[in-house]
Amino acid sequence: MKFAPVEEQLLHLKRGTAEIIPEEQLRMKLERSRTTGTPLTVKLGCDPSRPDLHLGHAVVLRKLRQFQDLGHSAVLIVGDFTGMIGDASGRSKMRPALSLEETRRNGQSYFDQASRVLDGERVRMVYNSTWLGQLTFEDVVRLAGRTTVAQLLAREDFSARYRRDEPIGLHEFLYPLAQAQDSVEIRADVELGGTDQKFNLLMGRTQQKSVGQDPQVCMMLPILEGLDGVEKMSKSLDNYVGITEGASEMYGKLLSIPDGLIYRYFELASDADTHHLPELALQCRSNPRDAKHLLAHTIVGMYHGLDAASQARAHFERTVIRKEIPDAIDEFRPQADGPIGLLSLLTQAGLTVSNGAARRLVTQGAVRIDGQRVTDSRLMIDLDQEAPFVVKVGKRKFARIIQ
RNA sequence: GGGCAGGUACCCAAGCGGUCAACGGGGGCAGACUGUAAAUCUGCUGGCUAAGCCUUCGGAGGUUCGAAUCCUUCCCUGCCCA
Repeated sequence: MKFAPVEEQLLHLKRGTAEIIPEEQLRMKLERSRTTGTPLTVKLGCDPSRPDLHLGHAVVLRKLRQFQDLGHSAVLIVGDFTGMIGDASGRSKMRPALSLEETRRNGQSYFDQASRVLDGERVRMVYNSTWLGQLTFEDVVRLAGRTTVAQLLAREDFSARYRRDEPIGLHEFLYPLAQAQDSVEIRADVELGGTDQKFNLLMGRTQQKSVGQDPQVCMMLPILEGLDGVEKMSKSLDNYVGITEGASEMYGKLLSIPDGLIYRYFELASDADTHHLPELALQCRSNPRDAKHLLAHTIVGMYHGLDAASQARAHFERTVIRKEIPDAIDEFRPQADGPIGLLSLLTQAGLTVSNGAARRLVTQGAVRIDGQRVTDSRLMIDLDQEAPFVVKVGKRKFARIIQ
C-alpha cells in the first residue's frame, strides 16, 4: 500500500476539524503508517437508535471517507450494546433504551445509508455487543474503577442536568466506558466523533493506555447547524436534510439556510475540493445567492449525481422563482360521492394534517387551485365538473386532483 | 424506608371549583416583502362539514349541578434524611 505524503494527508484530514488530540500524534501515526505500509484503523461509532441519517451525521462520515480515500481502514462500530444504554452526550434528556433486537435491526439500515458517503466495499462493520456482551460484572467494576464520579460530573451534559435537578441514570455513567472498550477491542488508531463526544473519545485513550496500547488520536468535528442556522441539525427539530431525500427536496432545503452557513456547509458537508475552499469562502461573502445555489448543486450532486442536481435546480427555478406548477407532482383521487368539501379534500390528499389545519391555511390565503387563491373554507367542489386540477398549499405542497 | 416539592398542549410555563380548548414566552406554520437568506409587519397554532359538538391538563377511581383545579390510590421525577 502506498500512501500520500504526510503533509498532503494532513491537509485533507484537518479540513473542518474542531480539535485533534493530540495533533502531533496524528502526524506520527501517519508517518509510521507510511513507512511500514500499514493503514491506520479509524473508528467511528454509530448510534443505531437513530437510523435516519442527515447531513449532520455525514460530516463525520465524510471525514471517515477521507481517511478511506487516503488508503486507511474504516471501522464502523454499530453500538447495538451501547444503544441499550443511551448516551447523554449533547442531549439534556435520558435517551430511551432500545432492545438489542431493535438496535440490530437498525444497524443494517445505518450501514446502507452510510454507504452513500463511505466506500461501502471497504468498511468493516462490527456490533459492539460482540464483546461488550461478554463482559462480566467483575470486568465492568474494574473498568468503572478507572474513572471517577467527579470526572463524569464535569461533563457539561451531566452537570447541567444535575444542576437542574433532572434525573441521571447510573447506567448512563457506563456509556463512556463501554465506548472506550470498543477502541481497545479494535485497537483504534484514530477515533472520529462530534465535539460533544470529546469525553467519550478521551476515555478511549485512557483505557487503551491502561492495557498497553498506543492510544488513539481523537478527532472531533463540529456539530453542523441545521437549516435554521442555530440549533444543531436534527430530525426532531425538523431542521435537517436527510441523505436519502430526493434531489428537489434537498436542493430546496439547502437554499433555505442562512447566508452565514453557506461556507460551513461547503467545508463540512460537501465534497468540494479542499484546495478550492479559500476561493469558495470569498464567493460566499461576495455573492451569497449564487454561492448557495452552487452549494445546493454540489451536495445534491454528491447524493444523486450531477444530472439530477441540474434537474433539481431547474425544478426550483420553475416552481419557486417563477411560481409555476412542477412538471411531476403526485396525483390524488379523492373518495367521495358527489361534491367534496375543500377542507376534507386537502386533508385526504395529505396536504394538511387535519381539517382544522386546512381551515386555517385556507383562511390565511395559503391555498391555490390552478393558481387561483381560494379563501372560502366552505367551498364545495364537484369533481365531475372541475377535475382534474392542481392544488397548492403553502410554498411547496402540490397535488393534482383527478377523478 | 421517612420528610418535602413536583408531573399542564411540540418545549418552557401560568392556572388552584364554573367566565378553560386552558394566560404568556419559545418554537412552528401561513400571508406581505425577498434571494425558499436576513430584517420587518400580520395572522394562526387539539379534533369535528363547526354560531354547535367531542376529547385533553401523569394513570385509575371518587366528591360535586359542574374538576386542570378538592379527596383516595397507583405510577413517575427531584431535593433533604437514612
